Amino acid sequence: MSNPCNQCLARRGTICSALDDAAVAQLFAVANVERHRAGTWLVNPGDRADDVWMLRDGHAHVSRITRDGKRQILAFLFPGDFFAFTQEERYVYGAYADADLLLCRLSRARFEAFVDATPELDRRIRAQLARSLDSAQELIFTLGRKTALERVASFIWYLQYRQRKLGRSGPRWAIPMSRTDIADFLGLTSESVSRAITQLRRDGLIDLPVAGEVEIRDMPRLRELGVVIAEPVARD
Amino acid sequence: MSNPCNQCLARRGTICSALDDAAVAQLFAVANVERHRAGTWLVNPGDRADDVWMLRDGHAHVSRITRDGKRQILAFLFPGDFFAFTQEERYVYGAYADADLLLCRLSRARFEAFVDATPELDRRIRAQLARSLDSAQELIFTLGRKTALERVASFIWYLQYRQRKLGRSGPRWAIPMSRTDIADFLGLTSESVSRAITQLRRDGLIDLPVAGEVEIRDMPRLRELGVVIAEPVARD
DNA sequence: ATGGGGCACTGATCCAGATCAGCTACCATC
DNA sequence: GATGGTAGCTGATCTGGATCAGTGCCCCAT
Repeated sequence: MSNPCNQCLARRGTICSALDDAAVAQLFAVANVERHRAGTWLVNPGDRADDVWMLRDGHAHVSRITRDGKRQILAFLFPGDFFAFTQEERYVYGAYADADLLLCRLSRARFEAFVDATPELDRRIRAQLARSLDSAQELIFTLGRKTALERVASFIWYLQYRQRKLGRSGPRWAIPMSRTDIADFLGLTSESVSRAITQLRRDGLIDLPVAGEVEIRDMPRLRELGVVIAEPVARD
Repeated sequence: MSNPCNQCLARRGTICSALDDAAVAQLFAVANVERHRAGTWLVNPGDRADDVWMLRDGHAHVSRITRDGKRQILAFLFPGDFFAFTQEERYVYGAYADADLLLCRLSRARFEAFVDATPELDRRIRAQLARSLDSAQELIFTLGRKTALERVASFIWYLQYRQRKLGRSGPRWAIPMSRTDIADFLGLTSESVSRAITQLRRDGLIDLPVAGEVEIRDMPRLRELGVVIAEPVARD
C-alpha cells in the first residue's frame, strides 16, 4: 500500500486510531476485505447502492461529473472513513482510488444487522455521518460565498488543522493531491488555484520550500483570510 | 401555526408522515416541546452544541454568514426534519424561523440514551442523516459546477420532485421562499435568480400564472437543463 | 383613497475567474 | 544524456454573474 497514515487527511475529527478500536476490529472480521489499484473506480454512478464501505489504507475521493465533463469532488477519503451511505437506490456519484487501496465492503443488510447488534459501533457510525455532514456544510459555505483566494487559504488552513489534529506539530508538510484535484474540490480551475497559491506566497502567508510541500508562515493572517465567518457572540 | 404541511418542502425522502410513527411519537413524549415566532433565531453560531432538535410544524433554514454580511443557506428545514447533529463543540451555523414554529428539543445525552434504547428510531436517525448528506452533496455539485440558469432550473425541478414525493400531482404550486432566500441557497444574487426565472419563462419551460406560484410547462427540457450529470452506464 | 415600504424585475456597467495559449521544470524511459 | 510527457505556473483575453441604479406593483396602515 503506497500511502501510509502519514499522508492522512481524514475528515475533521476522523482519526486513524479509530482502527484500533475493538468494535471496529469486529466489523473488519465480518466484512469482505478488498484491494483496488490506484486509478480505478470503486463505485460508479448508476450502480445499485447495495453496499457500505470503509477505507482501511490509501486515499480516494468521491466525485460527480457533468455531461460536458466538468468534475466536482464531493469529499476526499482517508483511512478510517466510511462512505456510500446514500439513501438513493443507486449511487449518483463515483468513488475513485487515488492510491492503491485496502477496504472493507459490507452489504447494506448485513451492515444494518451488525450495527443494530453493536451499540458502540452504532454511536460511532452516527458520529461519522454527522462529521461528514459538518464537512459537507463547510464545503457548501466555501463554494457558495468565498472568493478564489479565500477558498485556497481555507483549504490550506484545513490541511494544517488536520495535521495538528493528527498530532503532527510541524508547520510544513506534503500536499497529497494535485492542483486539478484541489480545483475540482474548490469549484475553481487549476489555473486559479495556481494563481492563488502564488499570491499567498508573494504576500508571505505561506511558502513552498520544495515542490509538493507547504509551510505556513503567517498563521493568523491565513486564518483571517480563509475562515471568513462572522465572529459569533459566544453565548452559552 | 402559519404553515401547515401543504407547503412542505422537506428534504428528498423526508416525508411528513414520519410524524405518525410510534417511535417518533415516543420521542415527542420525552422531548421539550417549544414554540418560536417567525423571524427569530433558534440557534446562534457560537452557541454550545448541546441539543438536538426536530421540527414539527412551520419552516426554517440553516445558514452561515460571513464577516462582510454574505449569507449562505445550507438547508431548508420542514416538518419531520431533525437538525443540529454537529460533532463540533459549538454550532458554526445559525437556524432561523421562517414561520412560527413548533419543535422538539432534546439534550444530546438524553437523545443518545433514548436512541440507543430504541433500535427502530435509531435506524430512522441514521437514514435521516444519510439523506441530509445526500442533499448536501447535491448542493455541493450545484454550487461547484452549474451555471446560474442550471441552478435555478434544478431548484425548480427539485421543488417539483418534492411535490410529487409528497403525493401532490399538480404541475403548479406555491414557492415557499423569497428570491433572496433562493439566491442565498444557490450561491447567487436575487437579481440573477430573477433573470434566470424570466429566461425560463421566455423559453417556455415554466410559467408564473400568479405571483408566488410556478407551473412547469416543459418537464423534459427543465430536467435536461437542471440535472446536468453524465448519464451513467447502469451496471448492476 | 392615499402614502409608504418591501419585493420582484430589468437595464447598464464592472470585474473575478474562466478560457486560451504558451513556457518551464521535472520526471521516466530508452 | 537525449526525448517525450505531464504538472505547475503565468500572461492575455473573454464572459457570466455581481453590482449599482432604477421602475412598477402589491399590500398594509393611516
